[in-house]
Amino acid sequence: MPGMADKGDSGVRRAGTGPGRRTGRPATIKDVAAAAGVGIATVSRVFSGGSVSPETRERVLAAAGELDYRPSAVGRSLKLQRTGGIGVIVPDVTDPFCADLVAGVLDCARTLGEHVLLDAAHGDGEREAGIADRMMEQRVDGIIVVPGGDPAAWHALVAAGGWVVSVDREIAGPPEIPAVLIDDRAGVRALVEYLVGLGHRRIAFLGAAGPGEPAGVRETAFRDTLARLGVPVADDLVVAARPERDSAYAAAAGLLQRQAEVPAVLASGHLLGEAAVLVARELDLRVPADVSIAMMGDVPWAELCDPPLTAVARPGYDAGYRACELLVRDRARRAPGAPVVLPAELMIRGSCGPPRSRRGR
Amino acid sequence: MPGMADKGDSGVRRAGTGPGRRTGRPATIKDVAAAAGVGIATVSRVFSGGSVSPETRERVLAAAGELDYRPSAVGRSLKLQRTGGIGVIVPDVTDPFCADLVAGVLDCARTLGEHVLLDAAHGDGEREAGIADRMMEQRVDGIIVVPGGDPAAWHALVAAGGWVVSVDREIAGPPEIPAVLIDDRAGVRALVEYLVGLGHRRIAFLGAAGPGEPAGVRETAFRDTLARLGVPVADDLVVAARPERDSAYAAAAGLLQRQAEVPAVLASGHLLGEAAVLVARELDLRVPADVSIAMMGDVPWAELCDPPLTAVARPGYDAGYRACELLVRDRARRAPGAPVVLPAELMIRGSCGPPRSRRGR
DNA sequence: TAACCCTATGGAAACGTTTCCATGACAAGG
DNA sequence: CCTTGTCATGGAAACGTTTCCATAGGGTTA
Repeated sequence: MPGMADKGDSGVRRAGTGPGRRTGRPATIKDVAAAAGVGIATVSRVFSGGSVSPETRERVLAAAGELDYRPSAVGRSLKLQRTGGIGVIVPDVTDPFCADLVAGVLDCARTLGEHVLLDAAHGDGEREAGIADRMMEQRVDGIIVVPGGDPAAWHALVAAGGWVVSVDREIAGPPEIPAVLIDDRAGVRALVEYLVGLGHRRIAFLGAAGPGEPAGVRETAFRDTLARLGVPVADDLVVAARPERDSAYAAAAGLLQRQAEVPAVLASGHLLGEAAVLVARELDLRVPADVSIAMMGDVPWAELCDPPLTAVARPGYDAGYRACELLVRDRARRAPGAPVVLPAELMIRGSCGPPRSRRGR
Repeated sequence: MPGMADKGDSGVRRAGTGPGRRTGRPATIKDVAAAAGVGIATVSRVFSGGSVSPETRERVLAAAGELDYRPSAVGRSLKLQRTGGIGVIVPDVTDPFCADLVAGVLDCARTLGEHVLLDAAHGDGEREAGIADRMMEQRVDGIIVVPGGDPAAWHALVAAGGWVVSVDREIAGPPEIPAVLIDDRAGVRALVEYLVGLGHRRIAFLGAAGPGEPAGVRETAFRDTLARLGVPVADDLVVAARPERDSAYAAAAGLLQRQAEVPAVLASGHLLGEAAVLVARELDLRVPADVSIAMMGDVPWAELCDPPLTAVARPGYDAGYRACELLVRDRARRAPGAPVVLPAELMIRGSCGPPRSRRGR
């Protein structure tokens, strides 16, 4: 035989006693049964909580320890038709919001005894569908997704018996798909009201465009709030960028350069906010003296900025936790009902101030 | 029934032919075989790439489409004794380094056709071992871990036939466990040389302490480099914090308050760096005029700081990618060999300058 | 003492795959 | 015409569990 290992491995398996660690195939329930002199049913009962006489249980446990037996989840899953795994699909694990979300799912899953399969779709609908397909093949108990792709793909998936909870974005129905959302509408409204309260009447909106970006709700909230407050929307100050660093930067630069006087910028995402800060610094604009900046999505660096950035905190962790609960626990009651909406919180820091024209007064 | 959905959902199942989506148990290979009038072996061959006559393949595919059959990965895994899953255990998914690492693993896993199980141990050895145990039960093909727990637990796991690659920290051998490390030694050295080159001779070191923290190597590198450069180490300026925000903050505050004159701070982690920046601002110390700050671990906000923070970038993505390759691809050649060491890169920005006493000259 | 119940246990049948092996058809070569 | 080889195909045996059902033994009750 070529590639013969240098030691051990010769006897197919070292049977019997002694703390012999074998490196061969892991022990199966059959091995344990044989070693303990009982039937496999009894071993199974010991490990999955059936009723076994104390002494037998003892013997089985001893044998199992000897062989360091570990029940195979794949055998169990096959029999039980349930894996105890839940799939999570996010656009990008390194995005702070997504990372929070994953952390929330992880914590909740742990309390529910589930494990988590993770993948990132990077905003690519094809890829997202592929990942979901694979997860279905793995027979996950359900999927939590921040969707970016075709609603139809998700409808097909639930039609095929899959369970899905969407987070942060809704999948257009019907059928209704349970969702956990964040109240961006209220967040944007608070921000706009704050800026208007400071005296701003020309507010720029740095929005997100691109595949699967539901920028709509934030921009709509922006316009609506302005309208309600009787402040005209400066359409030339509403620009959109793809959710990448350079696109965000370009958009911010275009905005802040184009208008000699852009007194306030509302960035609809943290990437946009970052771009705005960078561009403002580049252009030697003082914040908030020359320009006020605020953004949707609180991130660690918002506090570290100088001045610290006013932002709307979006509870990613809670959203993930809640989505997981919804998926696993509330599955029994079938009707998805209205989406769960989590509040966003306005964190007022130092990056917004009265507009220049007013400061003089 | 309460909460009845407004449409659809009435017919329990449309049986038989037509594109009727059933919501019952997913179709099995047997169903497809029956529908196509062939044996299950043939269906299996169609899906796992055996040789089948074109027309039969056609028929099988049609039947499969009709039933929207999806091969069960758990059935396959059971037979194949291989799941195609790899486990990833990090201290905290929301930490930027860990998130990068996970992203790297994800990308590599995708190219290798593997999927990823993720969990977070939060620096708790018990928890880490529990997670690893569960992953072994899931029969993952291998585990990638940023270890914080007892080396013995990992040794037991590989003795039991598990495959492990550690990242960022080594698991003390023997047996050797393959590792992907980052050259923090060189990173710290570069940073110290830079600071000394600027004229600093009193450099504070904000280190990490706590369970599983291998702070040793960074602090050692710090002391060694200073020694090599003939600069005395100010022992009272070497402090340690647990890897949490408040502890980091306390340590930084203690350091910067205690010494009226602390000209330079080297933070051994981004949390410590953040704390230093915050404290410096609180104490109205100007950076870098009053105090120079630099840290290990580059994070998005380092560029956003004012001034932008000099830091050593640690390639988390690459480490994750490499670890995954090591785990899955290089498994054949058994000997782990020396750990893979990835270079760290010093990113010089604006947060360090000459010490006060020298600025005058 | 007989009838009975209760508990502990083991056998065996799934669960959904892959793959070895046998079978049958058919073509080519003697 | 018989032999041999090739190819497509199906049957059946794993893979490691859980769980239904049957059985045996011992204790309780009539």
